[in-house]
Amino acid sequence: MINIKENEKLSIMNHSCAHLLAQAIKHLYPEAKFWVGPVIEEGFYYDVDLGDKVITEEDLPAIEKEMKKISKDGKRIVREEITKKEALERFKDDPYKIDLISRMDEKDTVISMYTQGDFTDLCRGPHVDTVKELKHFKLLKVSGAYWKNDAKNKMLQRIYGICFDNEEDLEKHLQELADAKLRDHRKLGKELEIFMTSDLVGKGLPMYLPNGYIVWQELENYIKEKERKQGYKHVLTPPLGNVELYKTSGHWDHYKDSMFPAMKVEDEEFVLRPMNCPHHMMIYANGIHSYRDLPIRIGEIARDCRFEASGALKGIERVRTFCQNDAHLFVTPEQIGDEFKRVVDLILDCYKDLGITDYEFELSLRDKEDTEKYYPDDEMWDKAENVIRKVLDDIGIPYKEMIGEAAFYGPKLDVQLKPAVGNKITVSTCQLDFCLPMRFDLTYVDRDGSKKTPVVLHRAVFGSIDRFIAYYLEETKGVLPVWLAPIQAIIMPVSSEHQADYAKEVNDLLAKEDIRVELDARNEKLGYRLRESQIKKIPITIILGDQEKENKTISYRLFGTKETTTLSQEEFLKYIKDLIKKRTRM
RNA sequence: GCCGACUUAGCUCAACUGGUAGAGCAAUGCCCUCGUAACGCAUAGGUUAGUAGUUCAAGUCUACUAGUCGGCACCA
Repeated sequence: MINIKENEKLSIMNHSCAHLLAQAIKHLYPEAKFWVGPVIEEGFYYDVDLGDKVITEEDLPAIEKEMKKISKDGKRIVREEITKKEALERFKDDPYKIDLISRMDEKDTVISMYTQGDFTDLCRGPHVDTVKELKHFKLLKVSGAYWKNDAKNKMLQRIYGICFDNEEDLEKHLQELADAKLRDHRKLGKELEIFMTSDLVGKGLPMYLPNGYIVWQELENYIKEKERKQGYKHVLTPPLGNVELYKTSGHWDHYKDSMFPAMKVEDEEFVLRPMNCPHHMMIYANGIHSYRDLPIRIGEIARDCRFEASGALKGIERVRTFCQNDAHLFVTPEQIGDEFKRVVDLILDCYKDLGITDYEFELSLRDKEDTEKYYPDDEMWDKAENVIRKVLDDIGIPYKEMIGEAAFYGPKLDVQLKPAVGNKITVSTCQLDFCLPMRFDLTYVDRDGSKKTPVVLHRAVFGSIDRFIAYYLEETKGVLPVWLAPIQAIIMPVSSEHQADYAKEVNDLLAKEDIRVELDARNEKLGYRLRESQIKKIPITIILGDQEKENKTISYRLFGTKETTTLSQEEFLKYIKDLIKKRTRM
């Protein structure tokens, strides 16, 4: 999907279109006051204050119509430069513009304004020459947005739109938006019976149906095997813990508002655990460790509960209970670089297995100004941030540095996966932590017999299994590779009377090999049953008629194709096992 | 949590400005025994998310509650 921000021409055009939108709003709602109207990856928006007047999606066509009208008039867009003092005078009745102007640096003696017909807006520019150039646009949605992105401020109304330089590109983009809806994991999850929710159970608490749990178990088995091969040991710990545990770890101070309220039982207070680090710290603390034992790698598919804001919940991507593919790696300071690299290697190895090719790395750093959020130890932070930088540079993968995105205890590397259509999802992560081991007094005995504090790496390849399933459903449009498919193959005798016995024979053959196979010998036309197998996105459909019965062969077609291939039973078994083993994407 | 919209049968959706819920698919039964995306016929299925209210009359109007969706804020 196009990124408007990265295209200079479209970026200017969209920015001008935001002004056009503001002008149209001013015509239709003269009392409107304007905040800012920037370009974003998906087009542009403008934040407006309309007092008590509420704009809904139904009002958008009328605004668009007014925009078209202004565009037809074809006024030039004229730049004007004035001093800060003049600007303050000129916009004195507009509190929002005054706010913007007064925050501008005194050294910026020149402030620019753009005027098109009866509308003037404060703006750095640049813009297109005339509003006539703005023809191929669409207003997409409205929503509330806090003034200055701060939830403590009042809410303005935000109107989103997008603009192209020709009608075909606009149509194409709108089609892509429609396609994105079709591959939404919430829609696919319902259609393919992956998961459900129930109002009575509670929102954000998904329940995996038999199909979904098959996907879940396959992913769990897969990642645990990968981890075992990298020397991880898996543990099982309780999904709740004493409040004191989180006070010790420091999580309580930072996140108590998003923990499910503590419950008091026999003088002890418990919370449902929002993360597994403290439990794993205690597992490390269970014994004495020598420098020879490190790295120690403790992994768990661990259930966590977080009291996410209701508005943040989304399918199985953002929920109130989920299972992290979590692990904590305890290393000596010298081992940090190597171990960090092994984690990145594991992540990339898994992506290769799963055919994931579109992703970007983000290095999340602390904001040095924010002394409240981050653990106060500049030396530690610098050291940690540099270690990660070095690993990334050594591996040679490009990454973006994100200031102020680190966890309170340390910097982290996040991997953003980009589905072919739709929003980016953060899945894999690797975080460096010098802080928790100290808070829990964790030690190892070094070569010289002295006690040292280990460093911890927190990491997750799938993030949460839940979120990964959401991502992979969208990525594959619900056509899961054979190894993950709830039903791997479906068998259809052409006639339920004539080949039922042979269909049963093939069914038993595959079932004996632990292939998830189903027999559809219903009294329906082949076309009817075939249509159903396509709707269910079953990767392999086996069709058995008199010819196959006669020759003891298997004819199959793959999802989305029309060709039929005929193999002997042995050949077919080898073929399907190979697909499963290689995790081939359909 | 905030702003806004939405919620009708298992699913997808209808029902003009208020007049007492309807279709396709799925399900069930019969028929058909069929070679690559829907054979035909019949049956059953709904206190229109919930609660209160306005009205002679509420799916439709109002209020509240719950959930969903689009954003904002949040995301260890």
